[in-house]
Amino acid sequence: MPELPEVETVRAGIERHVVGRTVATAQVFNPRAVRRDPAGPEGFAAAMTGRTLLRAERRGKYLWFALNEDEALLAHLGMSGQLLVGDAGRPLSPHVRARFTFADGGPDLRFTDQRTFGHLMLCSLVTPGGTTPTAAAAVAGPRRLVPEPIRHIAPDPLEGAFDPKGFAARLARKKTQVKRALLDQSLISGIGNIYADEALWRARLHWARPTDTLKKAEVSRLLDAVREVLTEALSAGGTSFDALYVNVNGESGYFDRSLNAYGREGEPCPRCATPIRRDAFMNRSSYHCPRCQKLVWLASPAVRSR
DNA sequence: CATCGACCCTGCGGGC
DNA sequence: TGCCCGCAGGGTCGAT
Repeated sequence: MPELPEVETVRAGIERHVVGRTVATAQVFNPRAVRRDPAGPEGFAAAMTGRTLLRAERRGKYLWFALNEDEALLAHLGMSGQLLVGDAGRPLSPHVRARFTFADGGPDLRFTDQRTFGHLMLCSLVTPGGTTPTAAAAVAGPRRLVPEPIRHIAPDPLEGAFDPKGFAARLARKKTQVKRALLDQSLISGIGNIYADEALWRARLHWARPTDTLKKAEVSRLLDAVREVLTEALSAGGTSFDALYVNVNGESGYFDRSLNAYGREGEPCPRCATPIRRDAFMNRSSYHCPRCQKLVWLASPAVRSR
């Protein structure tokens, strides 16, 4: 299930194998793959023909390839999407939703997606909106352009534009549980169910902890944990549970061997040996250690007086 | 405006 | 054996 580390692995693969090449033909085999593109399958294919992919960029779980100064090919892998580069003559597997061949006659690029939650679209590049520029962002220099459909997606914790103080301030104003907040891509992007559980385990926080009760030290512990989990997964090549996720060349990741909580119901917590517990959460699962990640906190005077 | 649940989709595996 | 159902899950949209 591609989260930030997996998507970054794909981005790096595209940068290496596809950037600088010019599209000779574009084919769409399943219209759902371009459902968010107003031009439709035929319009999308026609508009992609002759385009050169200039850069491979990423924010959170989104990828995009600049085509010029104000247009890009945007990609989201959803749950099962893959971007595969390989010999143009190899047979089409059943889940190939779109395919690009290149003018140099070299390897082609295929978007495969069993569960069809992913999509591709051609869109414009705009200055990111939604948030007031902070002093920290101003120091970071001119803001880079982002695809218009993902203006609302927050910077991810591994990019320079991410503002930890702003994140903490917004978190404190929310009336929700900390895991919901971690999965809110307009607050912080790139985190999915797996790395949310892993980061919470590392920070020793319960998934249901109300965000407005988190102390400053807990928020910074959580952010440190998020960065560590994502960085370690990235260096391992991303997580993979089955053949659904493979990198740009079809190579599986292997970080699942180092997961501490996710998917380990009943197994001993690596810290204290208490069996990991699975809770139902948002029509899915949440895994935590009932001993290391207790749902208790000391109320601040302000909270107590309410 | 903020929050939350339904829904989209397919394949797999458990239970009967 | 075969069917049904639950589960996996990111993002969008509509309801509250």
